[in-house]
Amino acid sequence: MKNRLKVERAEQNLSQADLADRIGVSRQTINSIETGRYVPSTILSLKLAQVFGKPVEHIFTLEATD
Amino acid sequence: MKNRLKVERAEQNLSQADLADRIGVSRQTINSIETGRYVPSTILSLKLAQVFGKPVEHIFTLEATD
DNA sequence: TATTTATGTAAAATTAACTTGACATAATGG
DNA sequence: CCATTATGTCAAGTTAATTTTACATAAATA
Repeated sequence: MKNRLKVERAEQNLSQADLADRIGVSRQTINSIETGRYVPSTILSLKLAQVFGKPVEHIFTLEATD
Repeated sequence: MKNRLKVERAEQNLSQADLADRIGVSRQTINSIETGRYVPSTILSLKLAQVFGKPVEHIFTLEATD
């Protein structure tokens, strides 16, 4: 699964820590999702989508291998 | 988090087992998501959304307590 | 230069997702 | 009736998500 978190954060000028605070997870969780170390829960991706005002599908996309 | 899986399945006339086969998880996994026993991964919700041809947000919605 | 901010990562611990196998029940079709 | 299908759930096991603590490094800034 690919993600656009880094780009979306840049557009909103949010640090990983800022974003983590907004959705109530640790900074490392955001970093790990962003760098593809693990897949967030649907609750998390809905919250992230909400923060950026965009659909989940815009931020996370399945790849061929999924 | 609420979900509309039961309704979406009914519209497509899919059993829990059918749906499970389509996205490559066990029947119990679908049942557990549907009955709210656990929250699916984002990969799973993207696949479910894909099967029903609707956005993730249409199928899963955050509640006040999330 | 010293310090603060942002990021990446790692290890240990806990919780949650998911699987397999199994059993129960209700509804339906032969 | 009997068999099948659909659903709900449970228990045990494995894997993955998430937290906390911690350390390293690069960039920005006082």
